[in-house]
Amino acid sequence: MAQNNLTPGDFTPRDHAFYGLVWAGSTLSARVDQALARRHDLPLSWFEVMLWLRAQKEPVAASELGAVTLLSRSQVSRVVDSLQTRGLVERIPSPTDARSVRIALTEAGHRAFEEADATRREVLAEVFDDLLDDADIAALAGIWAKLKSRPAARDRLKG
Amino acid sequence: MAQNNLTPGDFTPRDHAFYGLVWAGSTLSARVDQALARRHDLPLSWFEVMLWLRAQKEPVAASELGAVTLLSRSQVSRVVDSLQTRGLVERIPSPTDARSVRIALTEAGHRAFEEADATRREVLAEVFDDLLDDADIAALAGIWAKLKSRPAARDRLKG
DNA sequence: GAAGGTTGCGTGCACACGCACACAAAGCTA
DNA sequence: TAGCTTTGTGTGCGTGTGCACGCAACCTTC
Repeated sequence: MAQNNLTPGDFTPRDHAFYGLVWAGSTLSARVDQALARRHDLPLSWFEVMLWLRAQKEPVAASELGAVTLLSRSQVSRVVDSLQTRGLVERIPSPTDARSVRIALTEAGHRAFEEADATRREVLAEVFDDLLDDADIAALAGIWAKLKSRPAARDRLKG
Repeated sequence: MAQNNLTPGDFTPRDHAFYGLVWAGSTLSARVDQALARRHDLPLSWFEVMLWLRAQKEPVAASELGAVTLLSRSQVSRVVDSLQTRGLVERIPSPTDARSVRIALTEAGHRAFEEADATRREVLAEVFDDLLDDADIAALAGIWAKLKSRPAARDRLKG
């Protein structure tokens, strides 16, 4: 088994920030994903789509989901397929653009999301409680706001 | 195109911290991965293995790479295959345990890593410069250290 | 209205990943 | 030694993802 130190010794503070961000994000999402899959048979990618749909009063265009989530456009298309098969979302043709498809949660989708979201909060509590204080959480929120504001950090290739 | 606000309105600070970590980690790794792939034809997973190998003076057991990186054991096996095919690493049988395989960078591997690492630092500079200050970076390093310290946050399923 | 370019959505293909399993070698017990 | 368990490593298989492409609808210009 390895040494205690998880990082090479010649890391700069910026290197630590980068690797810590990637490592923490990956580990957290893996934990939530596994809990959602085990308890609700619901991948995190599905959950993320439902999260955005829930926050919107109006049906959301598929292109908007691709722009606003971590998912690529093709992945949005497939995730919506799966959610629709389970009756959790519905596709609504746009009244003004015959190409555009708007997506909305069904009643069953709202219920499934609430159950899954409780699991997500539970997992987060396990990891965060007694570990990160309010100052840490505030710092993370501030850093995220800064990164979001820079287009170079937001643009990703979508397919 | 979406609204300015990238998050639902009913997010708690903890939700922001979680989503920000996942989002920032995913976006950062995607940017670095794309730059490495485009300029050096080197996936980020390969780079991560080389990063750990470079920091060690002695050859590293494959199991240690699986424990210390974000990669699963099976993925380590395959990545080492690929790196070996390109002559960037070599497998060295352990003198004390005939099951164990120790892995080390070749001379070409050291050179390839240095070139790729320059690209990584360059991408990081694009994203971080004039955006995150020293306090932010220090905060991230501290938060990462806390998360690492908790086994529940570290354990991942490996295959 | 016709032609050319753009946008929105979906899909075939290749690839990477995790899981379960197989196998060999080591350790442990009698 | 024999037999069982544990550990280190590698691989077949199924699944999910991104990329490149296709198609249809929209928009602009003439």
